[in-house]
Amino acid sequence: MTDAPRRKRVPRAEREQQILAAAEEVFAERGFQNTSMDEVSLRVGVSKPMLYEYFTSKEGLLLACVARIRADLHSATIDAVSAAEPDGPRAVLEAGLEAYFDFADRHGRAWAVLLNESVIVAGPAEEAIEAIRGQQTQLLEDVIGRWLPAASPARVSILAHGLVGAGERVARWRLRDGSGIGPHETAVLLADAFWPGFAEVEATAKR
Amino acid sequence: MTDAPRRKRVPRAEREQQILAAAEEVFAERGFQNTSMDEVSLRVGVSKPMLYEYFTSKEGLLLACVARIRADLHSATIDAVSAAEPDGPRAVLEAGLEAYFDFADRHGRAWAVLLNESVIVAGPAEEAIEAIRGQQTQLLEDVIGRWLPAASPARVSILAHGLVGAGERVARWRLRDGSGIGPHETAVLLADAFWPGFAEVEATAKR
DNA sequence: CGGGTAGCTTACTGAGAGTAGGAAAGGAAG
DNA sequence: CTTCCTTTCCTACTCTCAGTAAGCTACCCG
Repeated sequence: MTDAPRRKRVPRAEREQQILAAAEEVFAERGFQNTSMDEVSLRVGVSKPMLYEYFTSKEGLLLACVARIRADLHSATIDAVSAAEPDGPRAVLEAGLEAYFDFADRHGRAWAVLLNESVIVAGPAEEAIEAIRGQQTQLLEDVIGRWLPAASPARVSILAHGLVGAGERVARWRLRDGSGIGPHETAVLLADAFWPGFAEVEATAKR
Repeated sequence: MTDAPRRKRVPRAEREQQILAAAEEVFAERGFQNTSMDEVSLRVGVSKPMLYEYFTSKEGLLLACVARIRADLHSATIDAVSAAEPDGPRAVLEAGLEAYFDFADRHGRAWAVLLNESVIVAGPAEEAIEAIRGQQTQLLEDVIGRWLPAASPARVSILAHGLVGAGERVARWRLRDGSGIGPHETAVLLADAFWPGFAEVEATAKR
């Protein structure tokens, strides 16, 4: 076996993707804290300074991972939601939740580490992560605001943040104890819990 | 100024409390990642090996902080909930939520770091933190199970976890953008969103 | 006034984040 | 093919910080 070209140069964009993939893997396995940059670099087959060249710091690397997976989630949700739009708001709610639980299922621990438990940090990284999470909530606030034009901004915000939080915790529970309830059933059950609350808000909208 | 007795020995239990207080402070200011044990020990006025003597590791120290603040929250919630018990389930829900938001207000960033964002780690510490969080959910599952004896375990779990998650995210939102909505109003708004869902579940309990 | 122990310290080791400074692959131009 | 330049990449460090070894000392009890 000609043991292959010893060193191959790879264009930046591609290398970045390789690094992100490896990092996501290791973060998911070990958690942020217990992941060493040496291990990531080893797994990519590249030396440590490259990681710093491309991502500036360990936190930067984490952040890039979070941004990428969030973006995937975001577009998966948008697809599901807009496909359900013609069937009315209740269907939208269910579809959105189902897309979320499905995504969590497919990404397993990576989802848990990168999207929830993740960080720890204070300072800029925390801000950045909250901002990325904000996209999700923003999307929801838009949708809810469209259904319930009479509701006060505070009500809309509370519904949106509450729903996001509920989704996160329920998904987490599924990952841990996740008795055999599928994404669809889970979505229906959670929608059952929330949906009448939306209607109620609508009915009592003027306080 | 007789600059006071140079060194005073302090019994273990008391020292532990001092350390926990200082650690909570620093974790809240800087986050777990950016806190050094040296800084904590400096702030207590004791040397680093003491921290390890009493708490075994940095994670151990974090864990002890989490356990303590969780215990406070737990008893505050129980007090509020049992006081509201005679007024019926809806009052219990509101009282519980209000106690939670109130607690979050009083503890500010410490609440955020220690009870939500915190974790970070994988392995035993993650388990331990999830277990502590589990008390909260367990409490809720008990209460909900008592109201809705006909609901399936999965429904009860989803309601409990969903409610916990909703509470966490809404509290977090209040901490950040927290437009002037007080704990009580917030609790009422969130209860509005959830309560009819509980009733609905009851009505359709047999699927 | 010895001893015993609980509380305490100084002074280290080792792991891992982050960096300095340079090598060399590969393409473009002569 | 040779020279030059850019981009990719590496070896070999520094420095901070979690965690430890090896005791010292204040205080209590006889």
